[in-house]
Amino acid sequence: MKEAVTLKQIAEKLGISVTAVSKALKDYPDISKKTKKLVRKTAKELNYKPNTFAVNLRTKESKTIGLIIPVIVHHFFSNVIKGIIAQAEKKGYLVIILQSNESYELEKKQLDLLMSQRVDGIIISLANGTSNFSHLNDIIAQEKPLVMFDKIAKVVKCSKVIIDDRKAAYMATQHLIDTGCKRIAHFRGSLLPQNSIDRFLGYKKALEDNNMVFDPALVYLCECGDMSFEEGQNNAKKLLNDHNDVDGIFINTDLVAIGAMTEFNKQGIKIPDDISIVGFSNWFMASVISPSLTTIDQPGYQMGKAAFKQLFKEIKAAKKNKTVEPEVITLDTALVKRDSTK
Amino acid sequence: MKEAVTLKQIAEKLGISVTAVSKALKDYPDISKKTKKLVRKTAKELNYKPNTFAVNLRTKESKTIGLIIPVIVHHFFSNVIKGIIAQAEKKGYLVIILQSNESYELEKKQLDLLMSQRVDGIIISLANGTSNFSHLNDIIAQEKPLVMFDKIAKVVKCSKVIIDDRKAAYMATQHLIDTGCKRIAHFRGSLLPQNSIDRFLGYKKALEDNNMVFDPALVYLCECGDMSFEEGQNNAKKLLNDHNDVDGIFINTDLVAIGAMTEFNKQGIKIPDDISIVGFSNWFMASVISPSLTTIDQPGYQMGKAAFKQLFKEIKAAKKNKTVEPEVITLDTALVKRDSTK
DNA sequence: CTGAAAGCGCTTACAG
DNA sequence: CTGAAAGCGCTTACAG
Repeated sequence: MKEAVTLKQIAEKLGISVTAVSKALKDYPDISKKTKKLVRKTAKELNYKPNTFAVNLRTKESKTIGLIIPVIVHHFFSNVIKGIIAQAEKKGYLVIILQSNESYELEKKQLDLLMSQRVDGIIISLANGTSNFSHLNDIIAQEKPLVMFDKIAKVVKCSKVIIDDRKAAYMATQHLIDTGCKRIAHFRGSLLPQNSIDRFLGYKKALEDNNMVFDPALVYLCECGDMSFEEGQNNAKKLLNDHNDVDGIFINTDLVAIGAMTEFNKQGIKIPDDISIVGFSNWFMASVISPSLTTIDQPGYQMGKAAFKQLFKEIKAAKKNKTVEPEVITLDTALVKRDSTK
Repeated sequence: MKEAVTLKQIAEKLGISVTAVSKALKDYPDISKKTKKLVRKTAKELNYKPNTFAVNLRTKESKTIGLIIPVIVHHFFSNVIKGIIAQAEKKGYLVIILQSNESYELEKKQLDLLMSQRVDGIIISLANGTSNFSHLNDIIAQEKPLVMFDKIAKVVKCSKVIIDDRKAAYMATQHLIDTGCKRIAHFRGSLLPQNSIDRFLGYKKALEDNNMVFDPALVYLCECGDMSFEEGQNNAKKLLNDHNDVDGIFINTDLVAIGAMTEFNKQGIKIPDDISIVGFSNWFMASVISPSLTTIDQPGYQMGKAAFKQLFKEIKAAKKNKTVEPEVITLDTALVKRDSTK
């Protein structure tokens, strides 16, 4: 690798001090215009780039943040990533991305890695496997800015960017009820993540508020752990076997919903005539399959932006040794009505 | 933010020199076992983490690489990202990701940003808007390891990880011919990227080798610039209007193919009876829609892994001031036969 | 086996 | 307006 140009080289070339060069480039008021002009010209000619390693060491900040995400290959998360990166770039921050693969052990290791790297702050969406939060509390104890989004832990005292999963699920279920469904099933995710729990609770509450019987047998867990297309197919098969009186399903994730719809289509079950379906997330495929899928719009890009904005606020505060009260930012969701419901 | 523990603090606590502490932690042979044990114990107790900023400044490497990608929210690219991150993590490298949004200007700026950040190497897939390559040649001139993948520039002298687009497109087209198609159209991407060109050439060659007429009117450009679902719908509509004798289409990308299929389904055109379709990339939705889509499998995850491996090789060589002959790594593709062809 | 010292490339308080 | 000097936290050649 070629050796990079340093302040010293510019200083020697111009016969002035390193101090003067440094100050000139940073536009300090106590440097003459003439010197500034000269220094800038020379720096440009030599293609001078400040050595970030040295700058970081002095300023104790890296202008870099870390992002830990359960899975990258996922429309919602890749939208969040895009939002975070876009916002970070605006503020001159770079983003290091790690994937926890839904594993608690990996998540812990990666958090450690980011701390070693001395990123200025961390944004994280928890792995499904995470039920112990001491690794997160450690970060907070070290006063490193930390923002959680989507898959959060309510008990951890840091800022969070979420949607109101319970309310959204309530809306989805209410829509099924409003369009005439009498017996409504729910495909929920795995047991742990807070948002699966909240969506389940929203579903249950909607039934209760409408004086409908809540039947635990109609709640299908995601056994394999990842919310996949196959999961939707399998649950749809089981449902047809065990409860063919069901006329509506609220499904945790569009991908699973599409899996289920594929199975229903295959078996000649008519959507929405025989069964109405509401998904969750508003993946673009939802508008595209046949019939198009009624779903809850989950604003991934906005969540990414909001998460970085909050982190940035906290990084600035931390620089001044101020602490910020953790904020919970709840973004709006909307029901997108399409053809999978009446 | 809490102040981090330094070597000096450990040294003072133990009443030995900073040098001894540093060497003990790095397991230098000239330190007594007793001292090493003591130092390690203390470091652990104090939760010592080396200050990367200082280490980077001394060692002149950051153990960080940069990745510039046209779009993140895209199944192929997010798979590549996953492959790169996984492989990088194995070797102790972190990955900074930037999105060029298919813009040449942004790509240039971001390359500059990564150079300023002094990443150890860069992996890039070019924006569609990039037709001038001086920003890439600058990187190479500075002897910074650089690997391109998928959307590459043939004239830039650096290592590349690609598939044989021409061969794959040939395979796809040959399959249409073998299954009885007589008049075969092609939906190609935008004009510029090398892989659109190569896929087009493969298509053309297959026709010629089979003594079929190549009709430029049957080649549909992607006007809007992004290869989208709507693009597929629009081109399908046009095709039905202008050339309803076409009985096979080779489509540049699965997403576009699925758009086209949706349009054909809507208009009552039977796939594959009226029109056979072959896509490109083997997005998981290809196996899931109805009818399932015959396509070319493009190994994104593998490409990511291979790209990092090559970059790692070049980073190691650069450290020893050796130069590496650029390598072109071509990964295998395969035709995945499904129900959209006979 | 141990440690004093130089140096990586910056920034900035201080003196002039 | 300018510059000498200290220091950020490491690593490592060198001396003992």
